[in-house]
Amino acid sequence: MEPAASAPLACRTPLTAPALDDAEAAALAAVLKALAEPNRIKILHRLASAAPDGVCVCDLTDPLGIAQPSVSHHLGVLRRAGLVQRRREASFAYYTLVPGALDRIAALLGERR
Amino acid sequence: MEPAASAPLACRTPLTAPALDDAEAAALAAVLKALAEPNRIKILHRLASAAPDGVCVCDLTDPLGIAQPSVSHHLGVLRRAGLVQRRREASFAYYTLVPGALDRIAALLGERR
DNA sequence: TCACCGCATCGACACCCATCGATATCGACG
DNA sequence: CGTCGATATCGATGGGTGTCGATGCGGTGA
Repeated sequence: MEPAASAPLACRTPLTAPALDDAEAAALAAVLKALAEPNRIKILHRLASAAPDGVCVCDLTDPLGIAQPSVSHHLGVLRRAGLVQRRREASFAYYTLVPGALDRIAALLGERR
Repeated sequence: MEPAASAPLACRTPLTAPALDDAEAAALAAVLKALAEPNRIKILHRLASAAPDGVCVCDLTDPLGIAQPSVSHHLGVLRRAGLVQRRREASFAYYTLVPGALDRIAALLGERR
């Protein structure tokens, strides 16, 4: 894959933009990958329409219909993606949305018009 | 998992919203899943900053650094997700963004504030 | 102090998916 | 009509991930 061939040539694109950085594409994909799961979308939706002091894990298990370890797993994914944050209190863990996180992603998507 | 236990009870959330429909969450997740891949993000970015008559597959293969079947695969995923459209001309295939598709997703994400 | 509860982690398992080479299809061109 | 070039599809393969039960950890309350 180095002899440079003879250039296929037939269709060509002006190629205005510099192709988008590898790391940038990977980073955006990583956040979107965290979003691209039905249960995680439900979690975010619930966090968005919940009290500002957050929701604890036990209140998510029943509505989602999955086991508690799975809920913890999804919350961990969302947290590592910077979409939610955890506040520990006693033996409980209250999760809240990271303010503006979803908006930043939405802006990135709409930006490329 | 049916004796209804005795209600764990300890933390409770007001629970304002009706939990977001299953099908709705799955649909949104499906579109986001199509987006959540570095090469597909690069493809969309290139399509966004390309001539309005579209880009053919051969012009995507080299910049992405993956084999042609893989490019076709990614384009198929994006097409089935309703994000891009194909225009066949001779033996070439010109891909373009579906107008407003990304904006609709961005709006859905920003909506849940 | 001890039993219980909320949550996270671990190990296993099943499934999905990105990638590739090989091959099929389809149109252009000689 | 046969060849070639551009795409799509197929089958195989390796890595990633959602799910669960079991277990560990820390804090509460009797």
